[in-house]
Amino acid sequence: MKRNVTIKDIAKKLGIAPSTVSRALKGHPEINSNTIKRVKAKAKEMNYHPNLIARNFQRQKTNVIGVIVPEIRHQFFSGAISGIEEVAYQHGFSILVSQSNQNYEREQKNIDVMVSNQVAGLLISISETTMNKAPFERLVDRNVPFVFFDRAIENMDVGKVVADDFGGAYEAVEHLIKARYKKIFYIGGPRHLLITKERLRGYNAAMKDYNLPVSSDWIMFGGLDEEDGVKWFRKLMTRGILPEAIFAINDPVAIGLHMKIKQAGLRIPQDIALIGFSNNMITALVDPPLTTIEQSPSIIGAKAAKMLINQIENNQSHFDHTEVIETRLIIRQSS
Amino acid sequence: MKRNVTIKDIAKKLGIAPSTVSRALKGHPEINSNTIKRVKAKAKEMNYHPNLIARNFQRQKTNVIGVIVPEIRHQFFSGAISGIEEVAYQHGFSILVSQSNQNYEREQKNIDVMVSNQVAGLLISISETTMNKAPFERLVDRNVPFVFFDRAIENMDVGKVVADDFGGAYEAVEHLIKARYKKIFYIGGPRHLLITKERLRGYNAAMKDYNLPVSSDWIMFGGLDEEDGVKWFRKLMTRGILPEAIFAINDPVAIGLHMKIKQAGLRIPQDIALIGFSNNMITALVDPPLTTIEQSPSIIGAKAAKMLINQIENNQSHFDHTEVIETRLIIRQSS
DNA sequence: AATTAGATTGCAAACGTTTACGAAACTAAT
DNA sequence: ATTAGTTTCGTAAACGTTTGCAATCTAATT
Repeated sequence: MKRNVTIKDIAKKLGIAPSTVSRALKGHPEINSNTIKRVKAKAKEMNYHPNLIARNFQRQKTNVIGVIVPEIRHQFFSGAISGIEEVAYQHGFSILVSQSNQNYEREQKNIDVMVSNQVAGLLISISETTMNKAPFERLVDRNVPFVFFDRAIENMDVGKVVADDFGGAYEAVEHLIKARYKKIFYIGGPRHLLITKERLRGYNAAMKDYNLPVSSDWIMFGGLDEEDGVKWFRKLMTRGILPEAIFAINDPVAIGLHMKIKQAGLRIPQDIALIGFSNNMITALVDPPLTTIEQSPSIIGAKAAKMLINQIENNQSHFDHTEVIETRLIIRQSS
Repeated sequence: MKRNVTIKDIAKKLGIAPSTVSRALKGHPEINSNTIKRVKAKAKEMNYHPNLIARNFQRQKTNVIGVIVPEIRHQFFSGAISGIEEVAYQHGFSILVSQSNQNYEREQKNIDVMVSNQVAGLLISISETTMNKAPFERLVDRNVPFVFFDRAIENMDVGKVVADDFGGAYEAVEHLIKARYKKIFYIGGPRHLLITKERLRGYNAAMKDYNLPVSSDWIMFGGLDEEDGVKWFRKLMTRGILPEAIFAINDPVAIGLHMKIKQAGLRIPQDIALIGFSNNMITALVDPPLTTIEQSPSIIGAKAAKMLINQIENNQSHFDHTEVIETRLIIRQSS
């Protein structure tokens, strides 16, 4: 097994000390410019590559940022990861990526592995099932910088980058109201999720501002996937209370509803109007195209990465700052 | 700045040697089971976390796999990354992800950073602009295990996991032929890309096997994006030679064509039939839905990860083996 | 009581790099 | 020719962990 060439090897060949080589390689000012040249030439000749893990070990710090998401393949997250990678690259960081598959234990284990790997910081989007604040407080104690993006633990005074769920929801519902819908339902996600609560808050605020009554029957909580939309429509049908319009927690749920509504022979938006959340690609392509709310994943990712890198570079392991990324209502034919 | 607790700290507190602590922590058989208990208890009490970078440094090896893709956000690659992460996780590896944005220099720089980070191996899907074999041969020289997935350098005897481009293309064209189309065009990607060539080979083979003539006018090379499909249709119109059917290099190109064909007032599949490649989600949703070829991204990723891990664990830095993942023709209304 | 085998633990070096400190070599001024 | 100052380089320790080998201890055998 060939050994990699090290700084010592170069030093030996040149008859100088390893420390000189080390300094020369990074153009240290108090090394003779001639030796610098010789060293660099020799390094190239010998095909030297620095052993970053040795360097990081001695610095006790890496140039790696850990990224924790529920599921890599989901459009929002892959977009966010892309934005993160872009910013990280520009600042000389690499990214370590893992997915929790919405499993709390796995999420925590992944975080642990990353911290043990001495990542410079973490970007975390928590899983659906994560409610426990304690492990994140432990991260704060251990001085591991991190910022939440998209999905955050509530009531923690740390960095966060989130979409403007409240504003987006408000705008969507307002749009429905102005289109003369009155009986507007809110189909939310899991009760404890911040996005569920925030979007509900937006819904309620809009309804209230326009003096529209809201029945508690109109508000429901469930899952985040297409099948959940399907289930909800079935339940609505058996319950026999049909809305004039539905504001759904996200696009998959809206798409599930969309399919079922059409299958039931109802027209969108004449019988039931529909709005989703996220501007997944699919929403532009269904018939009729779905009105939805754009929240740019790569921008959220990029901003979160910037915030984290800022913390890292200023040695502030944490500071309480929430950045809210504006959403944009995209009006299509479903409303 | 709080220092992390180390093995030495535990040793000191317990009045034993660091080496004993190290061994105890991993349940070494020749350590008294009683000391093991004491050590483990103390470690938990002191909130000890192993410093993986120190361990990896001393082993001169990490449990990290580097993943290089052209663009993270593209559905195929995010799916592949997800499959990779899954397998990696099961084998105790983490993944370092970077994107080249189809830029050769950036790709190479990323590879370099990862190698310097002493990754255990690399999973590489090369960028569109990568044609140079040399840097990969250098990786072989340096004993860095890697396997290509999806997009590989040609004529290199290393591990590869690719979709069955030939078979998929053959099946697609055969399907068109059986549906009585004769004047079938092939709209390819960049000329040098392996997928372009392989799919063309499938096209030619099918045409030949069914004794259909092929004009060189019917075969064209270009880009991989939607806009390229758009451009091609314009060119076809100005050239005035219209196909009965088109087999496009991938879904985006097919979708571009799809849009333009409809805008031109032509009917799909009556006037022009159309087949794409990849089974992007969008293909199921356009009207009419697009016939396409499924190549499961997560399976390709997972297989590539398994192959790489196998190489890593057997200390075979390279072996020449190509795994071809079967494709599946998904027949929809566009053909 | 002396020897030995086996079980358990400690010593010390090593992995490649960085860096504080000091030594040497050179320059220029006296 | 001496000194002071400057430039350039070398020495050695450190980062946290693992591991080959030596050392100690226990208990069993002679």
